[in-house]
Amino acid sequence: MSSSVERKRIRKSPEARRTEIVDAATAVALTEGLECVTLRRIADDLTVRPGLISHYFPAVEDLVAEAFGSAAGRELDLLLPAERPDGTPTEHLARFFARTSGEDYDAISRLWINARHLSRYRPVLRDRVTVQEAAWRGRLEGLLREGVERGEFRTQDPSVTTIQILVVLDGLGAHANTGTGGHPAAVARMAVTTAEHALGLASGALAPGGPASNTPN
Amino acid sequence: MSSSVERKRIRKSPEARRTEIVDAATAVALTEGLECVTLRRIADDLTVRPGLISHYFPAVEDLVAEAFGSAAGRELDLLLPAERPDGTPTEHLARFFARTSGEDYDAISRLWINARHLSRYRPVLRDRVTVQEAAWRGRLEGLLREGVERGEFRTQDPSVTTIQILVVLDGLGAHANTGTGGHPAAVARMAVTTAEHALGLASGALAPGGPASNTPN
DNA sequence: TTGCTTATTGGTCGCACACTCAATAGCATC
DNA sequence: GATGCTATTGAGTGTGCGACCAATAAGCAA
Repeated sequence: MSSSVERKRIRKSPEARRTEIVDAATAVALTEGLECVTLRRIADDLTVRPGLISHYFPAVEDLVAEAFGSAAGRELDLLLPAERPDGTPTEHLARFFARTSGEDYDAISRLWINARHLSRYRPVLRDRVTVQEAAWRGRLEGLLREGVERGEFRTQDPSVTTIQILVVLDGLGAHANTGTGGHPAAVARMAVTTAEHALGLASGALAPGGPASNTPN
Repeated sequence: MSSSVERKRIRKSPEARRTEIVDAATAVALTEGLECVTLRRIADDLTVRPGLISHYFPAVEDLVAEAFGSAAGRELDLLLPAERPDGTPTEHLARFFARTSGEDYDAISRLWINARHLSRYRPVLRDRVTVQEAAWRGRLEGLLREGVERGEFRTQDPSVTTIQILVVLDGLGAHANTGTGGHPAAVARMAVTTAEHALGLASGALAPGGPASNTPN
């Protein structure tokens, strides 16, 4: 029973090791926050020496940015898949709101707050945040435009409507770290209400249960 | 010309020194962020030894929370004075939006993002944030209720409307650290629009220039 | 003027961080 | 099985942080 203080080295291909590092960093970023993405923390997670992390990311800031980009990008793919083989724009948008209203989404809200704040001090991260904001905006705007084309949505300016929806979502997410309980229903449904109103939809058209559960106000 | 490495001690009353420290911390929090409120930083600003700050705030976290509370409280007094000797609720609300839309307000948006994020790790700060959120909500709700009483505003639930307005404001402020340029007008005016809609006011009633500058959409 | 209270100092400790670099040892290739 | 490339280690540097505490002196009161 050699109490292994000395571990056998495991030598991996740069690509494999790199993605391994980024994945670990992404997990830490999501669960504990971007400031916990440190050389030692990630190295410990991978049972590896800190120097190795430095080898792949000479500046930690780059790894932090990568972790954020990875997490945000992955979530966006869940929320609004690039390919939408089945389902109408209305259905996709309803699913989008269902997910952004779920409790699991709190972790993502926290991540965005985290990233937006840290952007103040870390230029590389700031750039990544800007990129992701554009990606989220673009993906949602694409969905809205398709809905307009198909005659499901009605809005003068899809790009403005997109931002309006995202602003409300950001506002609702702002309290992810401090919010004691939930908001009143009328507040929790703000994003959906805003979208329905801006897209000329009937009240309840984007609600979780579908148009059936039309609870006015 | 004694290059004073050794400074003469200046002994102040605990109250005076304490407020001096809090004021310095508040200034740092507003300009550089809450994580820059450190023993050494504040001590340097006051040309005093770090130990002295520790003497008044044995745990730095308390000073950080105090700095946030001080900054947020002061801003709230500017936005929505507790005493409103003159002016109608409509006028006060219009002024509120004028200020929250101004560029100076970016520093406050940054502070809120900062505090909400840091709340994740610092319980004392989290409590302070909760207190301030309640204060802001309370003050705005008071104004809305008065407007309703006077027949200027019309809303079923002033407390819900209050939160809705604040959510939009938070959403707009979320990008204070990353926002490249300004939003399109329809987005920038979202808070005002939301309020006008929720309070049964004519479009433009709360706009910066007053009801005259009624620019539809 | 003397004495006393206590605000203030100076120094120190331990910790966590990013970053650097020569030495080491997997492992693919021959 | 030997060889060479390079992924990985180990050890160390310097910085900034919060916290702690005995010694000092400012300024008030007697």
